[in-house]
Amino acid sequence: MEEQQYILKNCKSFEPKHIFECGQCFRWNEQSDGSYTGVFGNNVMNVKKEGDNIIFKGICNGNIKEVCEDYFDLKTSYEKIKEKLSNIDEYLANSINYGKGIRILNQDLWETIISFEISANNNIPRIKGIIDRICKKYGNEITWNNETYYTFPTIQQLSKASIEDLRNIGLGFRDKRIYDTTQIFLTEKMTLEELSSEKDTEKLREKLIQLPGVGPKVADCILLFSLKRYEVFPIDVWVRRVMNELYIHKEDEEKVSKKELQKLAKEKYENLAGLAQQYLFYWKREA
DNA sequence: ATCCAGGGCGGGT
DNA sequence: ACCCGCCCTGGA
Repeated sequence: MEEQQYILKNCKSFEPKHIFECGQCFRWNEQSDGSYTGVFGNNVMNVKKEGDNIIFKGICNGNIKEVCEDYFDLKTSYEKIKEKLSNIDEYLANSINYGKGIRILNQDLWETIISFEISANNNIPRIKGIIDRICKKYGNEITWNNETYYTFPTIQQLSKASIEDLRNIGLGFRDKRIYDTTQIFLTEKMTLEELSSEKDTEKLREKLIQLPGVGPKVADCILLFSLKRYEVFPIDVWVRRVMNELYIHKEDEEKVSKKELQKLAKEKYENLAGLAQQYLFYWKREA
């Protein structure tokens, strides 16, 4: 395939570092020039910011502009979102200023389900390593600029992995969860189509939680990062920490219940809680 | 060495 | 409904 290029001009809410390091994705890596290279779908792409321009370069199946508009959520006005959230309180305004270039990617559902099952009680470097090895072993090879990249395996491709294979890749106790989830989709006990066509967010969450390895937190990540539910508020240790510091002030943050946090997030951030979570998370982790 | 990292699960009250 | 211990692994 031919390399394509697309230049996005004057985009105020687009910082590669913010987008790729706010915790939503695992397959983008920083290059020596500060740009990021990653694989999504059957595309390999490099994203570089030069001044106010964003330069997308890579091999796409389809028109690169359309591919980028979809994946990078370019039709959504983050200016409006940020303005609305910034007015809620000073803390949020500060965190938004810190991560002003964040955008929520439109990620593949299957990849997101598996990736966040892997994230359970795990750290980011190890999650990335595991996913890399899975792609290398079960995905398709793509060559670009004399480098080899691998797509995320399809359901059929990943179904070739036994529990033992997965254990050897380093999945640990998550091996059976990934295997069982793959079998569920392979045998169509559940389908990606029925998930992406479900309109009711609560019903959707219930369906996701039926999957082995998907609990409340992982379900919320899938809802936010792939199914475009901006109102859900995934609570991990960092979010619990930052919410306690800003609003609750308990000595022991462990004692802050998830229920309490969900209620607070809904009251304060309403239908943009997921976006608020991203700005707060990124700020707390990086600053 | 012990602990922890972007939780989930199963078995208790 | 909450609560708790356990679960692989590897880096600090």
